[in-house]
Amino acid sequence: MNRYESILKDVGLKRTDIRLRMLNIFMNSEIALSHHDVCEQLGDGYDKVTVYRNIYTFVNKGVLHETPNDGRSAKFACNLQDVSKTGAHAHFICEICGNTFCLQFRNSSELSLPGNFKVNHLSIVAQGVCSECDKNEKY
Amino acid sequence: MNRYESILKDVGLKRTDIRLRMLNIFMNSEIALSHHDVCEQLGDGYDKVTVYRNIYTFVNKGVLHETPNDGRSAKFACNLQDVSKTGAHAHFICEICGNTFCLQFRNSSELSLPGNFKVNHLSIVAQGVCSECDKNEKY
DNA sequence: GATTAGATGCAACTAATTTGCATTTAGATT
DNA sequence: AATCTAAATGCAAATTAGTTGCATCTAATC
Ligand SMILES: [Mn+2]
Ligand SMILES: [Mn+2]
Ligand SMILES: [Zn+2]
Ligand SMILES: [Zn+2]
Repeated sequence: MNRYESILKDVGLKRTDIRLRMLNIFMNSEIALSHHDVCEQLGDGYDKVTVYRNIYTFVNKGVLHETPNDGRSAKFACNLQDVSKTGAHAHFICEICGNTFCLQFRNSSELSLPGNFKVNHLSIVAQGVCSECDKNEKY
Repeated sequence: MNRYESILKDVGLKRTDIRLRMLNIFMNSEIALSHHDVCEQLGDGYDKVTVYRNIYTFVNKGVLHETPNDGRSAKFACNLQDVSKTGAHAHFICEICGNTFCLQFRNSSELSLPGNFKVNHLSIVAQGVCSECDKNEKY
């Protein structure tokens, strides 16, 4: 039983080809992926509705999380070992390529907000230029 | 010349009925509004495409800003006097009603991130329960 | 009042996501 | 190993969000 098979077993989901492939895609991506991105990487022969359903199944099971996003479509990324499981990590969105990165940076959850807001979860989103885009920028 | 008329004049946009109404709607809303929300408040007789175009016109002119959002559609809110103009303010998203609130809370822009990220802009998004939803919660 | 850049309205389009339902299959049970 | 069934998949169709093109209209300037 490989890494992906045991994730599926752990969260109580059936072992299917598309799920193994989706896990492989997400676990090897440095950036958060949209539904469209995943379909592209899967190639032909997989149903887009099944991909949607599995993304949300994974989110519900705590395998993936939805990231803050630029643009119009939702993006998702793996929940990594320690940091992401809690959800309490920062994100970086590149203003040039639009890629979203999960950062190994814990949000300090101490923040007193004005008003009667009960804060459960704090997220920090940084925007700027990723290293790849910084390299390619023209002067 | 009223408040809304002078905003339009200031940013160099023509005074039209739908724009005045849109400004009125945004300026009197405590929460960020989606295109759909705005259309609903406008009622019949206004074209949805014109609403889209005016939202983005206002964003470009610095009258509105797009907020981080839950869910699938973009949300927008007024740029308030001091704080929001810089963009450097925090947001609160209610996990129950889904409403997004702009907070009068400046983000500290001091944050050193791991990796080679050039940070231009930092945003803090808090999630939790808004006061309205807190009131109505069943125990 | 005439001019015109900018604004609006309508129709048609694309993209993103959801729903319903019939069929298939993984994994448990016998 | 054959049987069973809840869960998963695939296809089609619907819905929702946002965009584009173009003809018409009008606010602001002269
Ligand atoms: Mn993340
Ligand atoms: Mn805001
Ligand atoms: Zn980039
Ligand atoms: Zn709420």
